[in-house]
Amino acid sequence: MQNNLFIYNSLSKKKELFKPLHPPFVGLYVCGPTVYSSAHLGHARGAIIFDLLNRYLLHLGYKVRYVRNITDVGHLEDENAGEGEDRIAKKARQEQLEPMEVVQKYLNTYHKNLEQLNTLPPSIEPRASGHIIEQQELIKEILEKGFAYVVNGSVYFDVLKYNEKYKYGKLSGRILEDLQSSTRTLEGHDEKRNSFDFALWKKAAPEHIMKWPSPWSIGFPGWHLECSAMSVKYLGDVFDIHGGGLDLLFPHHECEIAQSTAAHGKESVRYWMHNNMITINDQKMARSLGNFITLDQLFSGDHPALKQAYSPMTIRFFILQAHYRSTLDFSNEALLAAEKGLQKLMKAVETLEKLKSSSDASTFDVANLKKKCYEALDDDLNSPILLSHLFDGVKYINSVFEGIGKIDTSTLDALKELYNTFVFDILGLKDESAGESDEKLTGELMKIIIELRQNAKNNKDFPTSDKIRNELNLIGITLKDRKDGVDWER
RNA sequence: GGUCGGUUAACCGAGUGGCUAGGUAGCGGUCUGCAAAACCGUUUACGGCGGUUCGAAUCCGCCACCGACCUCCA
Repeated sequence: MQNNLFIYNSLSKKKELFKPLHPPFVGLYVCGPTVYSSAHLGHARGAIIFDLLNRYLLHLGYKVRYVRNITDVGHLEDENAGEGEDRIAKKARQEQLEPMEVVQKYLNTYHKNLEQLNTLPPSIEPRASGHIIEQQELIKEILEKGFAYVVNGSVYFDVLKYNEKYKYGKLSGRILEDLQSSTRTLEGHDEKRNSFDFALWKKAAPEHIMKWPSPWSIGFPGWHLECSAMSVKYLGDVFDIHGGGLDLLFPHHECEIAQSTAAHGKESVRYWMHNNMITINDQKMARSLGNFITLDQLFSGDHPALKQAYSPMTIRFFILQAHYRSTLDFSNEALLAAEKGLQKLMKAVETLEKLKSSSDASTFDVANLKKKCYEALDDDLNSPILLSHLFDGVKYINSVFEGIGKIDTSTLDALKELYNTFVFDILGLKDESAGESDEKLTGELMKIIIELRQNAKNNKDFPTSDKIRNELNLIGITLKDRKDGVDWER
């Protein structure tokens, strides 16, 4: 199996040709959310970007095992200090729910939102709480290799010791001395030997809700541990791609590298990919900053910052219009522009189905367009360039429809295949035009109304024909007079 | 303070050492009874100052501003 896909590897900071370890199989691991509140626009970006990658790899013929974890335990509010409450436990207390109820509640909306956004589900969606044994086994391995120490029933990773044998900070470019001086100094008695050491296992306080027995104490695993344990379990000691948000690069992914390397003596991940953040007013959208807009709010328009509702496909298109390694700024104007752009694209795809080929030679080079589309994706998933090429084709499709351009049969077939492949299969866009059961009836009714309006027009009764058009407009139906008949849409 | 990244026209957003990115909005035209859609044409750019070069928005240096990470965050 051959491909020409170059992806930017955060580890080497270069675009590298993607060569899977065991073709045709590809192992893809992506960090999923901690499920203690609703998913927002930022979560959508990560999900959509790695969905694009997954879809493209599938299109290229790979058998992708796509693993995306769910963090449902062990994620503390103050990870560095190893203190503070577990996020999920806190929410559980606030909402008077079982921790697993909190998890289920937000996991359900996460799944619903991602389905609305037309992302393909991962092959495996492991949860941290379901892999306590695996995490404990990993801790044991790290302890045996001498890269961790036990204090009062908690286990910490010994970064200094690790750094002697392997280099710590490869991914983030961080240097230990810098960390030592810049990491916040902790008051009182810290169990850690160094401030940059991190917890592998934490002894639970008596009031702590989520806890498990272990050789060291009744407690719970550290946050970074789950990804190391679960990725290796499902994808093997060494696997192809690890993805996640740029904000996870340090410390989360750096710690993951340290854990896996310490345990297995080699690095697990061959390509690290990081998507950039969504910004709002030039600031990162984040739960902790309180400036986020949830996906449900976007879809319903129910948020003070929103001028209207935006459909899931509008959101998807908006995200695909920017390169995944750039920040993307949220605004109503940008979203509105995306909505219009998407409409234009989807309408052209519909138009394509109505096109009639002629015996004249085509005035457009589809093979060249196809080549450019692949080149765009191969260049580190450059979806904005891909879209710009697809819009070149849109212009041509419309010009043929208007009788300006010419198209022959083979070109028409090639163009249909190209748009089906790239728009639906790879970019994962879909037609959102509503309702099926009522659709037929509406179509029949519209036929009658259009005929009545035509009669009025024939009789030069324009007040009547205008009234029909305007009133239809009010209920969201737009009429369009074309050369050979009347189109309508809502 | 340390590390990294960004600054592109009205807005969003690609990209490249010399050739129109694209979408949205605007303007002029075709079409239309009018409008919408579509098509054709078109106006605003590459933060500032130097340098390298025949040529730089694109490479280098300095400066300014903005952001991310260094707690948790997709």
